[in-house]
Amino acid sequence: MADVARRARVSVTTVSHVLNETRFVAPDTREAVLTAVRETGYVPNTVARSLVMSKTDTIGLALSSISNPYFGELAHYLQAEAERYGYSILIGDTRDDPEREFKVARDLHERRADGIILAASPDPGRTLEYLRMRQVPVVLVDRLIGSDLDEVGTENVEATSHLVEHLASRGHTRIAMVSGLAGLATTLERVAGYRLGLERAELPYDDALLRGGSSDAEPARGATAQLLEMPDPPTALIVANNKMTIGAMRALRDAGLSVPADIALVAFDDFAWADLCEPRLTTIAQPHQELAAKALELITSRIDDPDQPARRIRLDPTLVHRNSCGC
Amino acid sequence: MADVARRARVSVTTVSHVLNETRFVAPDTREAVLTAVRETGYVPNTVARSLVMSKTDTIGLALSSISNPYFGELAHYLQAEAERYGYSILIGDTRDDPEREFKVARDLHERRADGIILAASPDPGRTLEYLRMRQVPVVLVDRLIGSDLDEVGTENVEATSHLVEHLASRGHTRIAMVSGLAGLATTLERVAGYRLGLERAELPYDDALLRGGSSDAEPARGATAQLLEMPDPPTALIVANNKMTIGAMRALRDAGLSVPADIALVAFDDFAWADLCEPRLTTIAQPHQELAAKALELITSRIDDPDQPARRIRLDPTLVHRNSCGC
DNA sequence: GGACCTCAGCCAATCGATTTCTGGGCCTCG
DNA sequence: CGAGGCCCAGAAATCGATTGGCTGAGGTCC
Repeated sequence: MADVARRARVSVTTVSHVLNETRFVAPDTREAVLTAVRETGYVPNTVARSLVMSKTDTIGLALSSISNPYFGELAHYLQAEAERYGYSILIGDTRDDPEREFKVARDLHERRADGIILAASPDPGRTLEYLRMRQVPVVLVDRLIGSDLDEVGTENVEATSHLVEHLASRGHTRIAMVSGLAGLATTLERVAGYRLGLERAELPYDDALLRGGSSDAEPARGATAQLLEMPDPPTALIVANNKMTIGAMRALRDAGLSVPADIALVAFDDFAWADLCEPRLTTIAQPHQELAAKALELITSRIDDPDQPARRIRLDPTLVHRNSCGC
Repeated sequence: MADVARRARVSVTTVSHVLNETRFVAPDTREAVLTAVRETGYVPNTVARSLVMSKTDTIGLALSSISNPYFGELAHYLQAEAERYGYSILIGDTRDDPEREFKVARDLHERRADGIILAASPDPGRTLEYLRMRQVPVVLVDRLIGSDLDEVGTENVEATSHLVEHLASRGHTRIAMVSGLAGLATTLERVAGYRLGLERAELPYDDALLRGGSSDAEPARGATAQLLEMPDPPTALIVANNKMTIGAMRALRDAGLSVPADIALVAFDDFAWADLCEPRLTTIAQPHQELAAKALELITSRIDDPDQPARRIRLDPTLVHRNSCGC
């Protein structure tokens, strides 16, 4: 910038004012500055700018791995929305591990992200404590813990309950579920919804029909296999996320079962290939784009006004009816 | 930091030296500083640090949308590898649009990313020119243009050629291809490989059997549908990326064709659901993790020594043999 | 002709670190 | 006893911007 100023025979002050249009500058001077900028190929240094403005126009994302299509999609929309507000995105991968989550959050804060969008791990206490102490603007996504923070996520309890009721109304009485990583807010809610649905359908809750799949394919495959080995196996299966669906389907295939003839299958998280599987999968689609839009609305407004009351937003997922549920 | 210094009754100099272990500090003083740090909950300001060190420990990613599983996976591994080197990741979405690509690159540079990993758009000239002028360390991934820049990507020509030869050896004479976005380096290479394979198998090249699918599902669906409507339709189909595979499969389904009985299908990009489709898809799997590892090796070494000669790395993809090819 | 404005642009402080230079206190040694 | 060395730590310059306050030139008004 000093270089530009010298070249245009003005002070850095003037250059700054021209570039930011923050004060009137005489047309001639202005032109001289602009020319000098062009000639030198000057690129503003955002780092210096951030230092004095004490804002980086950056939002940190602390999500579980973006190789998971759900989070990948979410990250994509978050990035797109952030861009609309003039923010860039710094990503961090928590791997759903509280320890890593803490490190990611700290790093994001050290880099002075203006705000952090966090999909909380199963045990986010320390991270949240850290962020709260430093008054970092935070919005929780996907996994909502009902704290005093802004939160936006999918409605899980009723959605899962409806699913169970629906299956029950189709005559199923042995409805199993492969649930996600223990402790995760979404896991708790979906399990709660599962039990609520059974209750409403006046079906007994059988502990053996609820198995943990750790939110990943292989564990889910094992869990599903065990369900199928029961003396009185389920006739319907709910899988609580996309990765576990892979495992579940493999287990079903290994057991030589056909869906939905032998067993009905419904899965959380819709994805592009869901209607190309055999059979076409009935899924619960989460509203990625809306979630992202709301998350950015919340974080930007929180950044602008840190003291406003917290907002909690729940968006309804959509049941995408295909063949695997047997309807 | 001034706060910490005051509290520990030392100068900021000393605090800095304690925190960075950059000079010996008497144990007592050291302890005092550390205590003060703990008491104040001090968090170093990386922005200020970056300003004086003129490095941000940040690497910019300019990729096509990470909602594409291929790039999502790649981004994931890039992030993981970056972390090993102590870098964080700033993401930008080019949407394969030269204009957006340029803006993303400029933004990344204005934020002073220490290096940029770029998956070039169909027409990356301006962007590359801009980055070259400013001497920004750059590594090209996936789409290699054979410039004087470091590059790492998958070997496409031979891989595609082998595929064609393989299909030919199984008796196919009408082998079609749905190719990606025009101009993309990967598209050009895969098409070249397609033609090379035909030549080697001594099959005639038929213009009508090569259709563009614009790297996306819907266009690919249309392209596939048109291929199927030919008087003398293909008996084998190669699809040049994951998203287009979705479209192609839909078109096949719409046409009531069964794979591989009526038509053999092979697709670029492996993904978790590929073996859950009906039939299980034969794919060409790209080595995400190795690509990412190499990309980071290149970019870090380029950052450390900007003047070294450029390196170009091609990694071989793996043919994942399942049922859709009819073997 | 002098008081007073307005206009356009410069000076210098500031953000929060890193790092070079400097210097005080205490030992040691000739 | 004085010079030279060590040990520690502080003062101040620096990175590249933003911005409040100031100033000099020129114009207006009475």
